[in-house]
This record gives sequence, structure tokens and C-alpha cells, in this order.
Amino acid sequence: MATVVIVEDDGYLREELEHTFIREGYRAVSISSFEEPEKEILESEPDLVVLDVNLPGKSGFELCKWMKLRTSVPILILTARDALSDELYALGLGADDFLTKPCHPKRLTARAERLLQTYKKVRNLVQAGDVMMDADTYKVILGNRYVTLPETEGKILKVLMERYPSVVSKKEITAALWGGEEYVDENILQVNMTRLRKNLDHIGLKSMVKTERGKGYCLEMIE
Amino acid sequence: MATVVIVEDDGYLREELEHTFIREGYRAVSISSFEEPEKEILESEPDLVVLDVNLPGKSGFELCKWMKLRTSVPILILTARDALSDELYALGLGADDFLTKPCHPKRLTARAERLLQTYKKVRNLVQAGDVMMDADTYKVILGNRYVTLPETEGKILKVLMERYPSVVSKKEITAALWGGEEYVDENILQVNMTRLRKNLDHIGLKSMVKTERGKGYCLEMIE
DNA sequence: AAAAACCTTACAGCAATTGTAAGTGGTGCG
DNA sequence: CGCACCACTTACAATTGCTGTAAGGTTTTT
Repeated sequence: MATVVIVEDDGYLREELEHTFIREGYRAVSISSFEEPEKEILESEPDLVVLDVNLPGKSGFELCKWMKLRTSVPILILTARDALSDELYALGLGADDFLTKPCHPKRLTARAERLLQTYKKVRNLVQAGDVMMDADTYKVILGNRYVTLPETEGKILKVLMERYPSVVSKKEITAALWGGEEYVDENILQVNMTRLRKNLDHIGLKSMVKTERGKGYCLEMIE
Repeated sequence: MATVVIVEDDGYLREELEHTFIREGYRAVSISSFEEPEKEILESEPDLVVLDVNLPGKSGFELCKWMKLRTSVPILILTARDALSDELYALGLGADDFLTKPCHPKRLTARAERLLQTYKKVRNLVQAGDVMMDADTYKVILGNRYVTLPETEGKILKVLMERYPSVVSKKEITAALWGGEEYVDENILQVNMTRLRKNLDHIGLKSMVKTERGKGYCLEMIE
């Protein structure tokens, strides 16, 4: 059962949306507070996010931008204002669909279903900036080029991508890869870093992995 | 540069669509005859297909259905009739977006661009029925399960998927895999068929590869 | 200049993949 | 029936690629 997360501050409309999706067999979760919407959305593990534009605090556009930078969850924007400029802006931010209220429930759920279908194909994709990686096969994609990394290097990159753009300590990476149990030579991480960088170089991403001396590693998108 | 294939019989509108896309930096190709539209569309190697519903011969809906069965090219349906039922039907067939004429050029290109962006993530996907495969990594996906095949088996499956639902002779498969140059023991194909079947069994697709005695192999979708 | 942090290269064990070989199973025709 | 033909399966060995260890080099900081 797919989970649809609804971000809408108007209580009446929120309930209506919830019912619409539940009636069609989805699990519908609404955001209750708008203080840390990003956190709440992620914790609900959405397969799809339905986003209102006018929200208290952060606007829907900002949320959309934030989500698209780090996740590969499809986003459907719903708004009362029927303005082409809003639609163009939303699509430019990476929104997957844009509908205006009032919207026929059937249209909404059909569009939602379409997005879910499409994104089934890209599930398990980790994203950071323009770079994407299939977390199953460790195929890293940038534009129209790609490399398939070996498992160890892929896992390292996955950790870095999930935390992007933060710095991740060597200790954390080591723990994520080999489990913090016993002592593991720190060198092995460095060796794999070299290998990872060499492989990323094949698609022009050599300098994407950056060292923060004394702190750890992080990713940096170069333009 | 992305290629947009336009399927529209009205000459005036066709030109307008072409110009709209060319102005935005795409390569726009129009279908000239409607006798074998499928063939013409595929030969143009589209990154996106813009499809009118009312066409001489096959309807846009039929074309959409056909395309979605065998390819993973995004399809945008454009129609003059503003009917919710048409939209629901189109989306149900697998269409990726649905717009009504007249449509603002900016809206059209923004929607098109979004589809291209989304499908960048699923490029090089081969499809046959419900089964999909990443042709780079040989990751085979069915619903929410997957297996990653070794190269040789992946190549065999790719040939079979591309020809689905036709039968492909052993000779053709062998030629595609090892090049028709020298003589290759036919046994090697059979060995890999066994291996392929065993691996497909892991996601419940054991009986998907069918033997046509004396003719070759083909795929069969079981329900 | 010395210490600390990080990078690189070489090597060997291990696992996965691939083709060869040899034999088994099943189908259809005389 | 039984033989011929086609298809399937299992076992084995060569090869390749991945992984961690070791050892030494480079850069940065104090």
C-alpha cells in the first residue's frame, strides 16, 4: 500500500484530501505541525507528497525545492491560484505535477497513481544535487554518463549522498560499512576513497568527494 | 539535445508545435505518414512523444498503449476535447501527462522538460509487459522485487525483451551475444538459459522464458 | 623539522562469472 | 517400441574483478 503524505494547513481541505486517497486504497498521512515539516514528511516515509503552496512558515515551493535536493520522492503541487507563472516555477523546482483547486478527486488520484507508477521504476535511487545512484546496483548517473561502482565504494558514496551536503566523519562511514564492532584499520577506508575517486573520475566527478581535514568527508557539487 | 517526436495530423498545429519545441532548443521531428506510425516513431529515436488523440488510422490512445508496452519513452497526450474521462483513460494507459488544446507554449515545454528530467533517471530501461530491466546493470525489476543478472544472462534477456512477444531463434541470440563470426558451441547458450531461468526464479519469473521446440525462445507473461 | 592526517600503489586471497565437457531427460516419428 | 534429435542440467577449471593488508609517500599543521 502506497503512502501519500498531505501537506495542507486548511483543516477542511486536508480531511477531504485524506478521504479521497483513503477511498482509493492509499495510506494517507497528514502533517500536523508546520514547524519542522521536512522532518515530519521524511518520518512518514512517503511514496508521494501532495503539497499546498500557501503554508504557515515555509512555502510549498521551498519545501519542494528542499525535498527534490535530497530525495527522489514524487511531489504533486496543489494550489488555489490558477497562475501559469506558479506552474512554471513549480515545475522548474522539480515538482512532478501541478494541479489547481478545486480539483476533481478522480483527476487527483489518477495523476497521483501515474506518478507512483513512474517512480516505481526509479525506487531505491539516492540523490544529491545532479548526481543519482541506484542503491541496489551502485550505478552512479550524471547527465548521460554513468559508472557502476563495486559494492564497498558504492556504500561509501551512498552514506555521503544521504548526508549531503554535510560532512560525515571517518568513524561514521567506517561504522556504516563494517559495523562499529571490532577495530578496523582506518586505512581501508582511505584505500577505498582513492578507488572511489578514481571511478568517479570516469564520469568527470573526480573532485566531488572532498576531504575535510580532521573532520571527515563530504560531497561538493561543482558547476 | 533531446528529440521530441510530434504526432499530429493537422498541418498548421504541427508546425506550431515544431516551432515551439525548436525555439526551446529541442530537436523536433514530426511523423509524416500515419500508415505505420509505430515504426516511424521508433526510427526517430524519441526522448519524448507528443501525441494527438484524433488521428487518421490508429488513435492516439492505441499508439500510447502500444508504445508503453514495449518502450520506456515518456508520452504527453494533447487533445482538443476537454473531458475528464479522456484524461483518466489516457493516464490509465500509461500516458505521462495530458494537456488540452489550446495550450500555452510555455506550459507545454515546461511539462515536456519535466518528463525528460524524470525519464533521465530511467534511461536505458528495456521493458516487456510488467517486467523491466536496466540494460546497463542487468537489474531486472518486477513489482517490488528484483535480481541483478550477470552480463551474459542479461544480454540474452535483453534480446528476448526487445523482441517480445516474438520467438527469437538460437542462432540470432548466439549471434547477438558472441557475434556470428566463428562457430560457437550451441551448448553454451543452453547452459546460460538454465542459469537465466534459475536467476529469474528468484523473483518468481521462472516460467517466463519459454522454449519453442525447433524454433528458439520467447518470453511469456504469466498472470 | 617533526608529527599528524591523509593518499597511493602493490600484492595476495577470495568470490563470481564464464565457457567446456559430459551426461541426462523428453518428444516425435518410423 | 526404440532411435534420433533437441533441449536441459551438473560439474569443473580458467579467468576476472573485488577486497583487505601492508608499506611507503605526500600534504598540512604546529
